Parts: sequence; C-alpha cells; structure tokens
Amino acid sequence: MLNLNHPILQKLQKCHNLNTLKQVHAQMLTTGLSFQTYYLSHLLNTSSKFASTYAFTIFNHIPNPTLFLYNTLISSLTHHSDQIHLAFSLYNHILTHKTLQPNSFTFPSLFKACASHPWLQHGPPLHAHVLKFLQPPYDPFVQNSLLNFYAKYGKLCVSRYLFDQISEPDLATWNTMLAAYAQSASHVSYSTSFEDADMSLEALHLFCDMQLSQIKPNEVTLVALISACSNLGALSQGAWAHGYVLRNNLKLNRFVGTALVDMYSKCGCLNLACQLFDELSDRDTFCYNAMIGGFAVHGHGNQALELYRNMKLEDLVPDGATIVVTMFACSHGGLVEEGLEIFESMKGVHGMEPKLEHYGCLIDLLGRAGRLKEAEERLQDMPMKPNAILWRSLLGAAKLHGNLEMGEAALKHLIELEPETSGNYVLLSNMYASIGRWNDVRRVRMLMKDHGVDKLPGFSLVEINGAMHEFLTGDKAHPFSKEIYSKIGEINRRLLEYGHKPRTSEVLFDVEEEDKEDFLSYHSERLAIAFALIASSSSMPIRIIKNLRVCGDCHAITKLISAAYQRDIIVRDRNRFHHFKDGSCSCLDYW
DNA sequence: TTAGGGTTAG
Repeated sequence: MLNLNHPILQKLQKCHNLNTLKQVHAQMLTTGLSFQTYYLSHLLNTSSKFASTYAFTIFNHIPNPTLFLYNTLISSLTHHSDQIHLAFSLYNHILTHKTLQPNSFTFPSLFKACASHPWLQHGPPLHAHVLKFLQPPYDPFVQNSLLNFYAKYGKLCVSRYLFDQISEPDLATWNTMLAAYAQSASHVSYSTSFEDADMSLEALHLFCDMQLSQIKPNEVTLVALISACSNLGALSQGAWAHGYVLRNNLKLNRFVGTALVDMYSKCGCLNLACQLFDELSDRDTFCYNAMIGGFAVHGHGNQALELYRNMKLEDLVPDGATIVVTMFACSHGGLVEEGLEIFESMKGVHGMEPKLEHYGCLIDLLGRAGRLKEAEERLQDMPMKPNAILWRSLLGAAKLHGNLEMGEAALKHLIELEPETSGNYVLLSNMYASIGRWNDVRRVRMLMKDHGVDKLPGFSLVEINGAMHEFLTGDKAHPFSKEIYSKIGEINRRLLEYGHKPRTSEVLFDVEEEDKEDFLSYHSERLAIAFALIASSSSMPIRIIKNLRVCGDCHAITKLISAAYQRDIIVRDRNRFHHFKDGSCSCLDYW
C-alpha cells in the first residue's frame, strides 16, 4: 500500500501550481520505481485535471513503465474531454512498445472516450484491436464498453448482435443494452416516431427477457426501463416500474427519482411528477431540470420560473439544460421579458456561453410572441451558423403571425439544410393554404415531389385499460373501425350544434370544401378520441400521444368535445401537452 | 487500474 504519510506525498497535497509540483517531482525521481508507480496512481486517483496533466508529464520521465501504469494513466486522461488525445497517444506507445500489448484493462476507458464526438470514428479500429489482442471469451468490462460504444455510434443493431453473442449476460450487460435502447429513442427527439417507439418497446421486451433470466434488476435497470416508458408515454408500465422500485426495496435515489419525475410528466400526470419531486431528498440540477421541463411542456410558465428561482436556495447552479427548459417555459407561456432576462443572465450571471440550442429558445421566444423582426435580427447576429431547427422555428413563427415573406426566406434556408424533411414543406404549404393561394400550395407540392419527399404519416396512440391502440390518419385497420367512424359522425353532428365550423384551411390539398371536411374528420387523434369515447369509462381522462403537432381544426374540435362530452382530454403532441377541459386548452391557444 | 443510470430548442 502507498504510504500516504510519505513526505513527498505530503508536499504534493499542498502543491497548487506547476513550479512547486516540479520541485516535488525532482525529489520523486530520487526514489525507486515502485514508489513512482504508487505515486502516479495516487496522483491519478485524485481525478483532478491538473493532476492528470502533471502525471502525464512525469510519466514521460519513467524509464520502463508497466502496462498497469499505462492503463491507469489512459483511464485518468479519458475522464477529461480535452485530454482524450493524450490517452490515445499513450495507447499508441503501447502498440509500438517491444514487449507490451494492450489487455482487458486497456480498452474499456478508451471505448468510453470513443462514445462521444469527435472520437466516434476511433471506435471500430479499436474493436479490431480487441479481436487481435484479446482471446474469447471476452472480459465483461470490454464487452459492455463495446455495446455502449456501438449504441452511441448509432449502430444499435451491432450492440444487439454483440449482446446476443453473450451466453450469460451479467447485470451490467443487461443494463448497458437496456440503456442503449432507452437512450437511442429519447435522443432522437421528444417526439414519438415509429423508430423511437420501436426502440423503447424493445427496451420493454428486453426487460421481460431479463426477468426470465436469473439476474435481478437494480436501480440502473429501472432508470432505463422508466425512461423507455417516458418515451412511449406508457403510463401503466411506468407506474408499474415505480411500484417495482418500492416493492423490491430499490433505492429511490436521484437517478430513479429524476427518471420518474420525467416519466409522470411525459405521461401527462404533472401532479404525480410534482408530488414525487417534493418527496425527493437529494435533489440535484438534473432533478430540477426534469421538473422545470415538466411545468414547461404542460404550459405552467410561472411555476417553472418559480422553481428556477428556488433552485438557488438549495445552492444548485443552473446548467445549459436548465436554461433551455426554463426558456421553453417562458416561450410557451408568453413570458417574453422573463425569458430574455434568463438568456442575458447566462453570460452575465452564470458565466455560460450560449450554445445553439439557447439561441433556438431565444428565436422561438421572440418569434412566438410576434416579435419577428427582432427574432430575425438575433438569428442573423448569432456567433455560430443557424441550424435547421432555428430556421424552422422562424418559419413556424412567420406562419403563426402571417408573415409570408419571412416564411419563404426561412424555407429557402431550410431546404438547403434539410431537403428531405417533409414537415418544412408542409408548414409553408399550410401557410399558403390558409390564405387560399392554391397555386403556391401546388408549387410546394411539386417541390416536395422533386426532392423525393413524402409527407410523414400522422399517428396517435391512446391507452385503454392498459393496452396501447395506434391510429394512422384515415386508418380503417382497427377491429372497431366501423363503430369508430360512426362515432365520428355523431361527434360531428353534435359539434355542429355547438356552432363548430371546420377550419378547412388546415388541409394540405386543394380539394372541394366538403371533402376537406372529411379529411379533417379522420386525422389520427380524432379516431383515437372517438375510440376512447366508445371504449373507456366516462370518468377517466382520455390520454393521447401524437407524433406530429395538433392541427388548428383538431385543436378547436377537441376543446368542444371536452365540453360537449364532459371529458378531460390530454394530448401530448410533438412539442408539448394540451389539457382540454370544459371547452378550453391549457396552452391558451398559444402553441 | 477497467464497463452500465436521470434533464435539454422545433
């Protein structure tokens, strides 16, 4: 064991600059090699960047470093993103060394480093080295770091292939694979696409497989499972996972807690999310971010701001994500001045440099509030190149406030950046349709055709008695299809009595008025609502999850249904939640 | 000495 009372180590503890460290180092070189090895590992275990940089300098003075020493130093260097290149240079030392070659301890930290940009490309060649230098069966640490790497590299199928090769996966291996599915799904976006849903469903299936094996889940397992439920909006399964934590005496630590707060919020149960958040004992910035984000997507701007201010009372410092969710809350709550103040405070108060996503929030904040000119100016003055999300935000604002010229300009940039994304064309096309410029609608349709773009099919999910039912626009595949369409007829007749006039301008195509009305009637969320009205208890709120944004007509009609049928309807669309109750919506028509 | 967990603009 290392003697921590050794005078050189005592001096080392007091070193806070390079000059004093150099003096200590000179003394260290007078000691034996074994002491130097201990000394280095001690230095590295402090995990401070200063220490690992200095250890690297000292390392170069050691005549015959052992593989143990190389591995220790590589691992330490990979903990700091700006020193990863040093870790790889040491790895190359090993490769060129006459008598050394990498072992099972060398690879895991390197694969961890490869799991993030800009080191992703280094992963596959490193995998080849594993095959060259190690003998199967491979060490579980190496296998797990490989699974994790391929998931982050965007090759989830390779992770799964490697996972399937492992005859008896251990706890960490199950957890790695589960987390890979859950993270790949949420990573794409907050929306639910077919692919995201598939990945989250796969996580749920994998958890079932795990239960059939002899491996008992731990907190890490449950975090992945709960995240998958958040992505799917699967409340029953998420609540079951919460129950699992309690039944099995797993710790409700801040990881599990944050995942649950996020899950309840993304499944539409903001009250449960709040209750859980209040009960968490060791909250950190992540917990706050999840809760502020929850208030934000449910349209509770003031509560989000209150929490943002309160986190300082717990000595917690906001990070980049805190700013994003809080500005989102301001943007969707019409709290423009408050949002601007937070953006300005990033640099001034918190010493943070705004990133692309923060400018995104800023443009959305100004644009949504109708301050289009300012939004455009801020976009032009940004220190980095605007991405597609930013232009789409400006396009959305231009559409909302009827500024065609700005919309057209934004679309031009968008098509350059994302020629294959249908949503961009649809936004502009709807803008033309809303003012009856059908020739322009046709022109956009042609443009879509030229670029080989198809309109993304809209779909909605609704949970009835624990089972998820899926509907596409105009879908007739459901076993109760006949009843559903007949219910839609009844709803339409009833809403006419409420004075509803369909907003046919929302239909993308130039068709006869009556046909347009039909087309609107069969948007996927209408089918889902009609089915829920038939199949669920009248005392239960209807919960819908939609992959696209709700169209203006569906939004108007859902408000009326909530009054006419006295049902609370909660819709999670691509961006946020809409709580329909007694004829109005929580978004205050500001979405 | 080495692997697996929560939040984030449209």
